[in-house]
Amino acid sequence: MAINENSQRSLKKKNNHRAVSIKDIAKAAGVHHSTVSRALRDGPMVKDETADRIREIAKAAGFTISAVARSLATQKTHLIGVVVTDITDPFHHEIISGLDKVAEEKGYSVILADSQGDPDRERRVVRSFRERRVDAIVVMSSRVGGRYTPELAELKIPIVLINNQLREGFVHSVNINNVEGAIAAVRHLIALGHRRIAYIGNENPVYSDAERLMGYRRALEEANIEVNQDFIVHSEFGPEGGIVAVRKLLAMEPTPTAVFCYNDMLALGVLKGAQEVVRVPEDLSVVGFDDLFLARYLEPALTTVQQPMWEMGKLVMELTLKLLAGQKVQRTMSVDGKLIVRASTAAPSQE
Amino acid sequence: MAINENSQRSLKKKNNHRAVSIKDIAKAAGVHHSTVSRALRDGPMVKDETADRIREIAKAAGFTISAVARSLATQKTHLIGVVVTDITDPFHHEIISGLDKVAEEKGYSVILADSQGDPDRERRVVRSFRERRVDAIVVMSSRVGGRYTPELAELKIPIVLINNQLREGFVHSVNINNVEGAIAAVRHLIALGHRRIAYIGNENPVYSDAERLMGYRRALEEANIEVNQDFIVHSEFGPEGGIVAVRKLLAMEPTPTAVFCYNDMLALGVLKGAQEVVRVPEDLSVVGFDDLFLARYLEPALTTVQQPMWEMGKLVMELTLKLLAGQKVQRTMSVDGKLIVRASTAAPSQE
DNA sequence: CTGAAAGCGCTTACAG
DNA sequence: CTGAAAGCGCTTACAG
Repeated sequence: MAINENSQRSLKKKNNHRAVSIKDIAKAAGVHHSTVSRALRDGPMVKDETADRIREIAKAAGFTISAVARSLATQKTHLIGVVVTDITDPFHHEIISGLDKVAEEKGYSVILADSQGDPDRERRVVRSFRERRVDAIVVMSSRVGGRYTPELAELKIPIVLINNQLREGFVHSVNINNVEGAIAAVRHLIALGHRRIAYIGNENPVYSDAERLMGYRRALEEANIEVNQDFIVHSEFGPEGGIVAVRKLLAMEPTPTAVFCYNDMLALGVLKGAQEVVRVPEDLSVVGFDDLFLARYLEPALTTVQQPMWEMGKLVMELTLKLLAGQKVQRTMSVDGKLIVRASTAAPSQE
Repeated sequence: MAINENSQRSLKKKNNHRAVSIKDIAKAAGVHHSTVSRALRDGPMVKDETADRIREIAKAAGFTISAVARSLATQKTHLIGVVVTDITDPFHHEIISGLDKVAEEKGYSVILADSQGDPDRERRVVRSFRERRVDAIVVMSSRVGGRYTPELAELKIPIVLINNQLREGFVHSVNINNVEGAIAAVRHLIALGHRRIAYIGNENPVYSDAERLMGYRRALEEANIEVNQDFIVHSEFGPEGGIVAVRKLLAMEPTPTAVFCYNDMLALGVLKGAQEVVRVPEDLSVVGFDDLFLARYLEPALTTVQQPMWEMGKLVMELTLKLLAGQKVQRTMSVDGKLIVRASTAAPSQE
């Protein structure tokens, strides 16, 4: 006790702006600062007694070790850079949540940057991540082109992509199984009795769109339904695009009786646009992709292909940390979606 | 040219894991590393010629300055820690987007942590921010109690809160004007002819709920409508809570003809739950708060009080950077919401 | 088990 | 305009 109090007293406050350092603690404890360093990371052999004393003093002084100094010394920051094209897209949130949870548990922090789909900003983000010496980078974006590949390639730190169309050899990636998901969705519609089924895609040239479209085609083909090119429309990303697209489809003759959408955001607009003129699902069945949290609350509740987003986020971070630990992991993992049938799909009404 | 090539050549690669440093560049350029440091930050007087040469060499060598070393030397990290209670709550996204945009423009990075509403995790997050020596912390959460106030208080770095109920003296905050927003919402219902108006609140004991409830009361009082305590229900946060609450209300006798919800997430459930038994807005008008992006796409589109979230995010970051620049700013700022009338509200039907 | 030294990669007075 | 030195706050062989 007496010792402790003395120690605290001798810990004279430095000029405002200097946080208390390991050396201050060392002085107070009457040991070398390297000993303090050891004691604080419990690990390396330090006599229990000294270690305890040091820890007490440190605690009393409100000492928090400097991660920046440690990073400089160890050449590791325990920082994971995460690039998102648009943090406003609900698709990303659960993934980030999953990522962040695992990171936090393992003592890593996530540094987030929203590129807003702007290639210049993306460049700056990657540059900033480099300067900050992040240990690894996760890229989450279905929209971005391969444009900044070169910057990423130079980095020689682990890069992990989620549902990305960058599929070069140098990166690791986790992807949803788009083809199978789309097949499940369209088979469901066919099983309900639909023959005139449309696809509303993402006009951005992304693999995920091509793959979901491919699944759509396969499902139709296996049911011997001819693919009608007019029923394949691509529109601007987001709900507004869905509204525009469904209006176009409903103006056709004959009209489709069902539509499979690239994702839920599009389906959100489709539902809205369709219900201005017809009933869903009586006149038009609608299927989405993703299963955003809101899907179940829509009117009617949306049938969709669920992506296990939270799990994907966890998976990606686990994979990233394994890479950091030098473990070998497979370059590409794919996870399966799951069709969730709700109220937005039904048998076509007899005409 | 020749010089340049020679320089590059003399830049011998070090052992894999060491990035090229300012000293490597200095050696290649035949100058002291302090000169390189100056040249790279253009500012401090260096002969243009030398500066250019240094920059060329640095570029050719793929040099990126180490923010961690710089941080250690300058005692600034240009890192802003952002704590969110639940990154999955759509309310936060646009705010983060606004925050991030401003931060990025000013050379700051955002380090994000999701506390999941778990006080322990929140503690760890704050501790981690401390260790990383973030320059400032932004706390975004309407749910968290004052529990970690002490940790934050010790930090002696700027703390800025958004819509938070922590309203101690030591922090700065930006808040939506809850009372006025709620008054606008309820006045709108009254103007439509409603007299039996219910309030569905957030069961978590937060200021924002108390304030919106107060606005609700005031609006009723100014119209000489007696407040019916049965019409004030508090439920679990989120859409499910809204479903439960509206069922309860619709089982009353007489039933309310309109309901003002604490926020859009609750309203989302209310819309869903209500439409299982009555028509909206014919039998029940519904008003939300926030104007999440999805509000306009609901069926019927949701009347709600819009919070300028993106602007609030920007505002908060601007305020934070001002604090960092040592400028004086007011402790508290409040921004006004704006009633957006859509299809979920109408005059009560004659009974 | 502990100390002393060197090093991580920058910045910044201080001289010249 | 440039160099040399000291310092930021840690870690980690190397001795003892």
